Amino acid sequence: MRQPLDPDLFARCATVRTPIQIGDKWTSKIITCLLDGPRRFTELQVPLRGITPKVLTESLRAMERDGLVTRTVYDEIPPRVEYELTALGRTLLGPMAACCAWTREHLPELLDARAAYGAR
Amino acid sequence: MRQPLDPDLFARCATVRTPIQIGDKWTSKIITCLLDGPRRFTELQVPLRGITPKVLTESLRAMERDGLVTRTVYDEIPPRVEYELTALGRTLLGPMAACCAWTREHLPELLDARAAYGAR
DNA sequence: CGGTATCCACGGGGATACTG
DNA sequence: CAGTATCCCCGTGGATACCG
Repeated sequence: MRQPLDPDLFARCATVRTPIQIGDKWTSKIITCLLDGPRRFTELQVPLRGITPKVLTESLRAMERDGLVTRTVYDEIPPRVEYELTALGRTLLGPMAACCAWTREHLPELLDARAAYGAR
Repeated sequence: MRQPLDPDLFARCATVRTPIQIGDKWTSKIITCLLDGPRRFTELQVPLRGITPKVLTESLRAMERDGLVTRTVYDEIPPRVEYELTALGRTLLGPMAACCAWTREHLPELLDARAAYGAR
């Protein structure tokens, strides 16, 4: 819950476009980051290697708008903002798991098909 | 198997961007069209209301490249080409069903969240 | 710390017209 | 019939810089 996010959390994720996509480019990774409890903006930036603040803000705002996360501002100095998964956000975990299972099981076939297609 | 595709096959599909996406904009619909057997190019265009030939070609080529469909050319006049789901293509039916189930179950909450967000 | 403000490159997707 | 060929628009996402 309170341990920092692994900077290499997504190091072993497939770089190729998987056929199943949850939300925008970053949505599923953000959800993964929030699994163990609320996280701060800069905390999220760590495993999301190189994401720019603008893009992270856009993704988080879209998720907030759709009711997937809540955004809580604590009136302190320095400022503190925490993002947390909602119940609705958690309902995406099932589809996400199904997506990962599909990828584990069938990505090799897809890559084989691509290689075969490219070899003509 | 051999009956024509319903022109209104997707009439009742949600127009809003659902959070879960299979392939590109048309992939899941094309897969649905191919469920009962091979279909021809112009046959696919009917339920895919208004899709331009260029875009349909792009989607089908991408699916062929990824091993989701086969493209069979019959050397006749007039030309005949048939697209058919592969075994790999059929493996996406599970995730697609999960996606539809999620939408049926949770889309109202998402729309409520959007409405509430918009009302501030 | 948690963002905005600009600017920009790229790719998906659509409109229209033409062809083997 | 089953596409190509062009042209174009727009949204996503990245780079960079600045701010309360």
